[in-house]
Amino acid sequence: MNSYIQTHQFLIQKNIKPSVQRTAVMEFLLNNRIHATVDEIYVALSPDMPTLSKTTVYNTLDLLVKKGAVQMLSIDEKNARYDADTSNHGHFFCQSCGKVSDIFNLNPALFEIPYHPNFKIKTVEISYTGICKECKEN
Amino acid sequence: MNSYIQTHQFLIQKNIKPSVQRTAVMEFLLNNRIHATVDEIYVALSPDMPTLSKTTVYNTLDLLVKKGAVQMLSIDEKNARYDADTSNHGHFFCQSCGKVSDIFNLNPALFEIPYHPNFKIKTVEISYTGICKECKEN
DNA sequence: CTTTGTGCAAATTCTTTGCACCAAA
DNA sequence: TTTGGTGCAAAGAATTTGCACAAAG
Repeated sequence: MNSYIQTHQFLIQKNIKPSVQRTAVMEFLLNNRIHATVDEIYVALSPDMPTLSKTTVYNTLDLLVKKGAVQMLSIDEKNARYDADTSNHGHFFCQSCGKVSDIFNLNPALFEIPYHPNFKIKTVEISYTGICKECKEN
Repeated sequence: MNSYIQTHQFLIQKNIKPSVQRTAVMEFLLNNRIHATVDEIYVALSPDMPTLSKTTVYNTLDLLVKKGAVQMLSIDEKNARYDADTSNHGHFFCQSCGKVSDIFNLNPALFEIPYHPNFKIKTVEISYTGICKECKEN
């Protein structure tokens, strides 16, 4: 588990001015690897930060993405999702329940950035969709 | 270029009842490999089909995806995009201009469906983001 | 002071839903 | 005549914007 003070340090390393709100959002993402949506983050933090606004969550996440502290996933067309794990791994989206899961141990070659004369490629996203075990069984 | 009648045949092969609207949407996607959004399709077809509604475009695209005639891309968080090319290729999203481009000739291994005990994986999407040549130069 | 961050409310955009009408089998 | 398809208007949900106030340097 990452503490508030550890997260604070982490933001400074990433060149992000650590406000209370920013630290709380980042800490939540570090400690909850659930590919949270904006709303999930807002709902989770609200009880302890009653004045927190969703606008600030949006602003903060935009900043964290721009600074490379978190990764935005577009796998779920309905909501943007955010992942504090920026290492090479893929994601699975269950079409039935909508849950997003990590897929680790994929061939590292999948994450190599291909050369293309017309594009300066910065990020790679590997997304799988289908049905998860729980949904299959029901 | 695919004609109306060719597209009509194509839908029948795919087990889709070909209405005028469905054929028009499919024909547009076959002939315009621009990863069109719902709105782009609607705006393009409206002049020739004044009574066409966006609801029908949505319904049709859902059906085409379900029948495997087109692929939905989630690379662009803002809008769903649709691609009539269902062969193995990746996509590039320019963060600056928002255009989506094809990336062909990728290693076929990228599109192999990995085995995972908890997931019945059906589709793979390989997405790259960055800046395109045009945007870089400006 | 001056700049930057936060938060409320309103606006915008994309997508879905309910329902009536139309068309095809 | 029954089923499925279409289209309008309204509703819903996610995100963005404008602006005033607060906080930090």
